[in-house]
Amino acid sequence: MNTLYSPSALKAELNAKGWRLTPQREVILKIFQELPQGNHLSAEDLHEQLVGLEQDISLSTVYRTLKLLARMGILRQLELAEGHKHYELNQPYPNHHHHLVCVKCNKTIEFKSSSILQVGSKQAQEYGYKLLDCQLTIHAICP
Amino acid sequence: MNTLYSPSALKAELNAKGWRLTPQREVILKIFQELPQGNHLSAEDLHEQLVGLEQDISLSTVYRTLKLLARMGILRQLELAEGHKHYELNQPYPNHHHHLVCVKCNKTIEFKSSSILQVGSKQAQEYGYKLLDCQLTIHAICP
DNA sequence: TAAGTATTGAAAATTTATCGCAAATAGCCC
DNA sequence: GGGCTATTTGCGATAAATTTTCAATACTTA
Ligand SMILES: [Mn+2]
Ligand SMILES: [Mn+2]
Ligand SMILES: [Zn+2]
Ligand SMILES: [Zn+2]
Repeated sequence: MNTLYSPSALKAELNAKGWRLTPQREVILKIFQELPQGNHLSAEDLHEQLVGLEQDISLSTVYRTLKLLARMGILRQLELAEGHKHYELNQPYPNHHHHLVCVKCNKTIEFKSSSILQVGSKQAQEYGYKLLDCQLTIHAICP
Repeated sequence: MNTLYSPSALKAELNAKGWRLTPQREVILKIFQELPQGNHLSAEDLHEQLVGLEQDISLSTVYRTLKLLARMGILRQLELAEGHKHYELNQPYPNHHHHLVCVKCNKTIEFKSSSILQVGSKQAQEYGYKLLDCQLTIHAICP
């Protein structure tokens, strides 16, 4: 569980940009923080999970919040399956990781690699880009 | 220019799976083979290019063909921009490469890295997955 | 060349995500 | 706490990308 962002830390970061902490945003972040490592949620997944918790948050707000948190660097947007995005906490080193995905059944395995992180920062630096995230996605077929 | 798949090689590979070589499929592959290195086409891009060449191929067929060629491993599907996919030839080593993408303006730089290819094949092997493609995508902001 | 099946084009449908707007509410000052 | 104001929400409408349906067409193979 990632405890980087307590509700008050989230509030501070939001308010610094003129945005507001709402119960919806707090609950959504909490769900990602309590999500077992290796799980990834789509907007629909998240919305269903909220309905299950009797948290009534509209699908529009789910989409808006996912986009906001990803742009703030709190969540990471992943392309693990066809047709929709998945999200997870954007964890810094040493929890930063990559994904091995089966293109047939979408089964996904996470793995860490400091050398990839090195390649990523070296390339960004070489072209003067400011690094935000680097993801190695391995498309493969599971046994 | 990639000459791995001549029309007859494409035909052989299609027929082996009970599929057929059509003029549409042949033309679409040719466009990718003649595309300058570093260019990436969306379905709409490709369709416009076909109209320019007075090749009358429906948008449905463009989508169907892109999906088919990608599943055959002939094309590579890339997530370089929000909202739509891009495609390029899936070139083996030593032309295999990765992408540094500006999330603000979508400017994309290609780079090669044999160490990433090594990480990719090692991970796939470790879990018994059959490797299809591995792509490092670096999200960053250009200067 | 004829039979049989895969493929195509065109339009409709589906899926994913965004938008407009009125009502609700967080942050702020008193 | 009570009001002020800009932000956020929920809802329905809308947009954009991709897929599907189906009748007509065209590959393959024998
Ligand atoms: Mn993950
Ligand atoms: Mn490329
Ligand atoms: Zn699988
Ligand atoms: Zn840029």
